[in-house]
Amino acid sequence: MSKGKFYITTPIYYPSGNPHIGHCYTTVACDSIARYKRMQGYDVMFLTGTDEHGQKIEQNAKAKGVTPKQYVDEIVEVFKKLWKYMNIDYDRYIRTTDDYHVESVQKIFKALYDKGYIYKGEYSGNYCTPCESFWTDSQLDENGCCPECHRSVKQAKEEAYFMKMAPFADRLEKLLTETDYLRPKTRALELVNNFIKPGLEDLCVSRNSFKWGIPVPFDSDHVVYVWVDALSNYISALGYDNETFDDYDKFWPADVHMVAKDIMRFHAITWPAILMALDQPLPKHLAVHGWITFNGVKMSKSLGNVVDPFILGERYGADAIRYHILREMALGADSDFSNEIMIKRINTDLANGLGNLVSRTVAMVDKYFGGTLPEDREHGDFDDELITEACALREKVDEYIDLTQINKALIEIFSVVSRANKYIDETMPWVLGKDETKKARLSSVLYNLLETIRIVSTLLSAFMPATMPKVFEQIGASAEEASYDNAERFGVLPLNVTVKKGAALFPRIDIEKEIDALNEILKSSAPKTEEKKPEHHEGKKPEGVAIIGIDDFAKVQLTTMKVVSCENIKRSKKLLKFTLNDGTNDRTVVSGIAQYYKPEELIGHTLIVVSNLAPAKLCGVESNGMILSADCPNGDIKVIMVDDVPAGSTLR
RNA sequence: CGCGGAGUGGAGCAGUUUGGUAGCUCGUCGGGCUCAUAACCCGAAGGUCGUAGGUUCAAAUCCUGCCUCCGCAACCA
Repeated sequence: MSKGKFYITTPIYYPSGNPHIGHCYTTVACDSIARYKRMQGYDVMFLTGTDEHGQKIEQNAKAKGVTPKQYVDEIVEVFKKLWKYMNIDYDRYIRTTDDYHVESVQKIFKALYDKGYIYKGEYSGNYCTPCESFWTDSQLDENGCCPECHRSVKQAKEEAYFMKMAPFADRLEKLLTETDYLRPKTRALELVNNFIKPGLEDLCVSRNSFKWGIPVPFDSDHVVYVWVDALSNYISALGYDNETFDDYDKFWPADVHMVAKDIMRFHAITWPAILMALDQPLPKHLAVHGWITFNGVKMSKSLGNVVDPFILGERYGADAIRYHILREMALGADSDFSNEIMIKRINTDLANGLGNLVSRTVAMVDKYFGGTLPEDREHGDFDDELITEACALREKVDEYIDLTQINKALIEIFSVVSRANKYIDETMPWVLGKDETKKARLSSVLYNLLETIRIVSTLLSAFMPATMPKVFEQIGASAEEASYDNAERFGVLPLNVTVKKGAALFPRIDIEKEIDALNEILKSSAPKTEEKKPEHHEGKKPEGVAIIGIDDFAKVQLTTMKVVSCENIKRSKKLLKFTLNDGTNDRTVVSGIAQYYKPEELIGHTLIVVSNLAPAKLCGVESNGMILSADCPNGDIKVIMVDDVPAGSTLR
């Protein structure tokens, strides 16, 4: 019997590289919630997928000498393989290259146009003529040149379609501040102050500078740009404006969209605006989580700290990884992922706590009763407290799941595990076992433990779906007995239950050995470059760097200059303003190294400057050149100083 | 003065809405137990709750200033 519907989504990931632990987190979290709701009796739709269009994919494919479709096909397989490996039980997997999605997006685009929300305008940005490409500021290489060919870019305009955002500003502000759409709500003000109050910019919804996308239905020079294409997946996958599926009326609006904080803005503002424009209901909740950092630093392959979920899963099991990331990640906050934290967590909670509880309980049933409990019972001290806590657990977990606070749900569950371990010490079954007259009491104690384990593992089966069936087998619980409905009842297992001793559920890990081993693995797999950034479309640096000729190098004029003065630029944390002298003239240069140097540290030193760089304005200050500095492997930035070279020297 | 968040025992956090003996997890130290995956249970040490004032019988909690860190925006020529 269904309690109603429940629709939950992950973002559709951008397959410009292989999936990593960040993708894993969102997907595992959604999967756990979906499983839990299914267990509760909801009719669940859990959607994930991949966002496969865009310039970046087009380029990556070109670099590999394959078509964009071939390129994404290959990576999508890796995603699907990972989801299988992590026991992700999605109901539907959408690819934005699927026909039905293309159909929906074209109809949606047309509808928005017909309603007058989309108009034709001009997009301006950095344009590289040889590559025929526009680049955002953050895509430009370190010299502010085209990331593809490393030639200079110019400001240019192209025709593009835009969607009006202003009509939705008031409703969006209310959505963010007056409803509990955004979770955690603490970020609402940030969005309202930064984007809505200053006036929403219209959204660029088409491009004609690249081809790999869904054609605008009434203007074949254009393809639909990321937002309308990607965000629409949440409804096209249900059959909105297409004939392939027919679940829209049943499942929309979504109950939860879960995303990482880097795409919060698009889900908090852009997506609701599109839905408003279409006159469709808005999703109920947007759950925003932080990034998984590694030893405090954002993950990046160039830093050699990317965590490969396949490697971790291989060593500790998919469920242990699932548990760790679900337990560590609080809604909204970043969470640090280090090998040490992970192993400690697995040892403490899973091996010492739950695994050992099951092991010692089953072992005692075996040892004292040959594996089958006698039916005699004797109630005793401590029983009621344990039973009450165990029976109250389900309701607490229910509440936290509805608030998308999985970590808190897990904390509740494991506090019952602790309670059970304590109960063993309180009741001292090994003492009871030596006294023939205490058999009934001993039987009760062990039965209470089995029942508590049954309840705990039933509730945990949404989070660790591979391991919990093993627990049920060990404690002799049938599928029916280990059901959600029975998770708030005590006394479900038969009085004469038979247990079956099995292997350790979560073997204890030797921390030091493991950390050494993992470091070895990292070392051997680190040298690969390729920056990564989860589910994001902009801001990517190209893999590798093109080989240039001597002529290209000759274009760059490097000159030594002495720092005459240096000061912070107000209203900027990163910028320093320099006055530099090349022996005859002064010039002003701005450099983004304020976090690494104090102004006075640099005065008087001689630095190397790219002296023929086109001027640019930064925070209102015109900069004429660029100071060379080194990005050190540890993340530091060091300015190159050449104090023994006279100012005004030319480098070659 | 762009906007917002946070500073609590060694680490990570809760408590702040509705002032009233400062709590949890990990770590450390001591003890207990032996059913169990050297696991489990108990106890102890350790905090002037960023800082300076203010309100109050009473402030981690309310108010004001300052310092530091983080996020967003801006931006890293």
